[in-house]
Amino acid sequence: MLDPLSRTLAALADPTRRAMVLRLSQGDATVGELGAPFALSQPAISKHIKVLQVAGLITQTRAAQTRPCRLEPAPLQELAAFADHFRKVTEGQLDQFATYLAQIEIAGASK
Amino acid sequence: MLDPLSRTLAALADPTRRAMVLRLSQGDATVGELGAPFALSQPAISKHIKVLQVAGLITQTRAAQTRPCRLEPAPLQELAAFADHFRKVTEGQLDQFATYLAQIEIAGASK
DNA sequence: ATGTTGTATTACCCATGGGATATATAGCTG
DNA sequence: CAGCTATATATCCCATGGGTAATACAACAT
Repeated sequence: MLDPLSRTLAALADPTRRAMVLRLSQGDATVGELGAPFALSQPAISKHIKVLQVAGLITQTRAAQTRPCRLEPAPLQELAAFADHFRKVTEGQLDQFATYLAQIEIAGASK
Repeated sequence: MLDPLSRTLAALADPTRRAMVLRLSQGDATVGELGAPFALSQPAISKHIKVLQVAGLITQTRAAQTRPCRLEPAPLQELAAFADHFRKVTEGQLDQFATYLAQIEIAGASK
């Protein structure tokens, strides 16, 4: 059993599943609706949805024969926090680079 | 050949590689330094690093026998942008960028 | 020239992942 | 009830992924 962040990342590492998640970011959708855009067999769609559900990225309810899916924000927030860490770090690097550039400008300003 | 975001996500879906990337966010490190914390064979470490390099997350230079690795910010920024999209959505700010992204993902979902 | 250190490559094993087809289940509708 | 729709499960296939040990290579040191 992998840690949650690994599960989230692995689940999102597939373009089909990312497209599904993006679709769900605009509102709930049934399994059939989620699978419609893809040239995949119905079991393949169900498998992808299962992966998303096991990763905690979506939850499913029942409505008649259909199983509407809803996006769960928590794992994506964890992912955002992870990515944000690097944003801070690289912004720091950019700041250092900016400072470096500024110093060069200042040093060369007495030309 | 997989799209860049899929490669980034797949590369980061492994705890060992995430730890390496986090280590690199504090500064450059050699292959040996990156592998030291793990009870893994040396080829396993090299493989992980290769995955990170192919995903564009790191670049390597040569210094004597050693190959210092440096974190490349671009893929992580792309990842942050992806995660950020959902932050906006869960905050309730629906925008056309969602549709745009979704269409791109669906169109390119042929892995 | 030889050895030593750091890293990459090769060859192999086993588990998992994404796909397919076929079949089963659940719930509606006539 | 029978039949239809939506989805899930079973089974199988093949490719990839993570691990290993053995080996090769590259650069420095003696």
